[in-house]
Amino acid sequence: MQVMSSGWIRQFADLAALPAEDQRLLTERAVNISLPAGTTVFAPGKAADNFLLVLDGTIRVHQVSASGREIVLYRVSGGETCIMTTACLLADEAYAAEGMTETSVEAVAIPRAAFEDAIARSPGFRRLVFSDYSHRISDLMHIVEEVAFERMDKRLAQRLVTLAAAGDTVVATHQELAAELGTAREVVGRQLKELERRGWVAVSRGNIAITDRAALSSLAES
Amino acid sequence: MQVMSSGWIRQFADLAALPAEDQRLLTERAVNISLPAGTTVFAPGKAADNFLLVLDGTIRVHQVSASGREIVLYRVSGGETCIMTTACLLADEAYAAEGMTETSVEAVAIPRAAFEDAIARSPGFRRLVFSDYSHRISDLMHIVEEVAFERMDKRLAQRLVTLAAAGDTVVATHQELAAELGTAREVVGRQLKELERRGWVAVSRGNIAITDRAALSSLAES
DNA sequence: CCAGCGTCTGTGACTTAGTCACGGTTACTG
DNA sequence: CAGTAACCGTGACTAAGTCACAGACGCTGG
Repeated sequence: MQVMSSGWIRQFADLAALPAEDQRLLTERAVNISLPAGTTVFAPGKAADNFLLVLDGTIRVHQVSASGREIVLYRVSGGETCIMTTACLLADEAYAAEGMTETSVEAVAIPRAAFEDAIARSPGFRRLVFSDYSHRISDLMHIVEEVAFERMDKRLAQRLVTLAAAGDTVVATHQELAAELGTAREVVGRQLKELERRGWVAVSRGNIAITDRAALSSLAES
Repeated sequence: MQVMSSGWIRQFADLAALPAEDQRLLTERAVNISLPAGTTVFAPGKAADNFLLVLDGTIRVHQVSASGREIVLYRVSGGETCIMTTACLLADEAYAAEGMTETSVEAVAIPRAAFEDAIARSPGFRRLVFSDYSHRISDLMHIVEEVAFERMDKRLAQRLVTLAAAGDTVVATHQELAAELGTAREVVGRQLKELERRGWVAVSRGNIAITDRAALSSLAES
């Protein structure tokens, strides 16, 4: 876990534009971290003491209800900061959400003191942190809107379309899709059956193949 | 609308503790604002260009769906900052939420430039802004959790208990309560009828009287 | 006083979503 | 290749949201 101060900072447009000395401020005290997939990055009750910048891979942030249901709030991917840890650092607030690596993750950890220095000194760094905050708030408001007002079939279609960004199949169990949307497995199963009946997807174990992306998309945007 | 630099800063513990010159930084360029009840403070598409500190009164931040349903996200009250405007300033992001004064509101507006100076110079000011951000994120996550996972009767009981913080009656129409919770008027009506049947509330036009606060609270915390 | 009007509330029938308790199927592993 | 754990399907039920009404209440102008 050696610091490779030269490379990572380039992934952050705001940071790469900083004066060299501000960059040093960060890189000198940063530590590279590698996490395997499935690692819990933070969880209710665990206070963080490092600021995290994700270089590669994604962290899924989700909430778990008392009854065991789950809902994904957002994902942190390459080039983004993890506001949950930020918030812990800045406001000493503990959150009810849980963060887990979805893939293996390369990240940079910046200790609290260095983080506060950087915030104080570097306008570019502040911009980075604030804009991530704002982006997450925007994400959360979007989720509230969806959960409160949108129909399940539409929401499922949305997720299928975005999760199949690359090819045209989504590798996920019904349970996992239910956790994305904050609903129950049976509901996802029934919705998928209906989508299949219409010929828009083909469902097999752990796998949904999109067979009519246009139709799905139009449902997603209705 | 004259600046009364001496008074308002005391309402913010973090700011009152600042060095005098940092305080001056803010007070010199701040402008006092009075808004009557029912004023739209921000709305989708309107970019703010002032940082807002609420001195007195409350601003209700809510979302409106395409079908006209509403849900209250949080309230900004005396001593708090309005992160929606903050976010607009810091990240140039436009939000889908709407802010409206619920009572008449006294606030302080700080122009963008002064705001950025204060962020750069004053650790206490940064703490104020960040902790408000974190608090809102916490609020939003709480709402996601409630909307996604909690039962309507429990959520209604919660709202009634908190809205009747002062006395033991809530002055609100069914429609207004529905907007609090992001549901439909009829649903609120039926839930209230059930609560009334159990003898926990007494419903009259535009008014709900709590007759068994203990029972309501225990439902709210179930 | 009361007619008229706008707001607020109640209701029944229906659709959609979530819950519960199963049982069946599939893939992997010892 | 039997056993097992994960995955999926199903029916019956409850909870919530939608729709189209119909009353009821409270206020204002004549």
